[in-house]
Amino acid sequence: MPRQPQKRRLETRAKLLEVTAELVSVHGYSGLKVDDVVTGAGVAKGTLFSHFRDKDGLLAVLIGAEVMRFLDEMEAAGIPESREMLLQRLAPLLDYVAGDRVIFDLLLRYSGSTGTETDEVITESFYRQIGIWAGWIAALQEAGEVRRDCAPDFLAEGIQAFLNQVIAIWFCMASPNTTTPLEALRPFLEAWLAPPD
Amino acid sequence: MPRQPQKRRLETRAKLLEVTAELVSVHGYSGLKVDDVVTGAGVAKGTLFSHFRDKDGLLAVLIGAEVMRFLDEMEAAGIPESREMLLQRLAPLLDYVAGDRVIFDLLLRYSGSTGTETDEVITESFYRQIGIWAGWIAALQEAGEVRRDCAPDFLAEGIQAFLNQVIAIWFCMASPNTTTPLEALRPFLEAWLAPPD
DNA sequence: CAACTAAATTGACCTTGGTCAGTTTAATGA
DNA sequence: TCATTAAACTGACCAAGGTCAATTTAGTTG
Repeated sequence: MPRQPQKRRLETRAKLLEVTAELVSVHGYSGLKVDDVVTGAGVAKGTLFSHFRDKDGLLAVLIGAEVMRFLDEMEAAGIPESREMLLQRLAPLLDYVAGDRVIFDLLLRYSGSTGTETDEVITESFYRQIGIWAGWIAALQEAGEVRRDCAPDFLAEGIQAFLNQVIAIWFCMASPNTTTPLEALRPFLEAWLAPPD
Repeated sequence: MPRQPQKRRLETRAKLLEVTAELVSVHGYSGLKVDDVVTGAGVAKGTLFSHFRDKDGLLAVLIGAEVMRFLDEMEAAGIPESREMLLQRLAPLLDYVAGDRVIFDLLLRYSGSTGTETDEVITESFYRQIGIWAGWIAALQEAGEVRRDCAPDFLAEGIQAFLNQVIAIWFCMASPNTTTPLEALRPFLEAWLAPPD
């Protein structure tokens, strides 16, 4: 039974992503045309849609990889020792997601869909983020910085949903009081991660 | 100079909305086809797009009208006398917006666009909501229920953005602890509308 | 009423994301 | 080397939202 060609497929996929990244950086996401991608990659349109569920799925992979890079940095920075440090760690990721409406909308759509529909890279980055938050929260609970009446996993899931969703606040609240997403989100994050009574 | 035919146009618009409401109630929003709407209304496709910016703009008008109905009810209930009452007043509106992912996504898109792009009905309902919140918050500040270090208008705008945006939390947090949008949002709303120290 | 003209509408056409039955490619076993 | 067959790819085709130059409708004026 013939098996595992694979190599050619992986090359095609890589080429598609490469061309996509290039075109997005020039024309932005809404200016990205599937036809241009397949032309640039030298494949047929059907090939693209055999690799990615839809146009969004294509960009989702790029964004997922980008988010992974942020997570690398965050983990490299070590476990935060205070709530304030935790919030500060979030800043780069928040800025990134809030920096482009398209990215935010895309994450919004994907995080709302069920696991099977979501692209693997996005799913992975979600779970990894949740793991990181949970570890940090557990450490902060140990240190008496965060209330202990909720399991770290639960809080982490909430924060994860929160981060991927709520940056919309910032898009709407063009208030002089909030110049960064983190500032806009701070009161809510602090409420969630309240210190023990 | 010939002027103000108007009447025919208003009739056309009303017919389009009527057919749209009917079709949406049967097929849902994503199942709604512009072609079906214009066929049902007995007009050409171009006519629809001269009345509404795009397909979303069409539904936005219907949703705006619906939101107005909620606001009528809220105002009829009078000024709340406690933070808890304020939160309870929000429940029906929250349930409505959170009840249909499409409605939420649409509000998200529209509230993010600039005033001129946004349909008049949506814009109106936003301003009206902000006015209502501001009035309520001012009353609660008077009563010593809410912190006084923020102007009611500012808090109201924040809440408005919040309500239209943050229900996404609920879509993602399918936690047994939060069975309604209001429960999911409560900690955040309470943080925002904190009592005076 | 007839001419005039802005408002309103038309519908052929376009763009673009997405599909799928059919074709090509290449790993495997004899 | 050659037959086999699953993997990979193709591209004609479709669906559906959106455009706009051309046309029709109907107030207004003389």
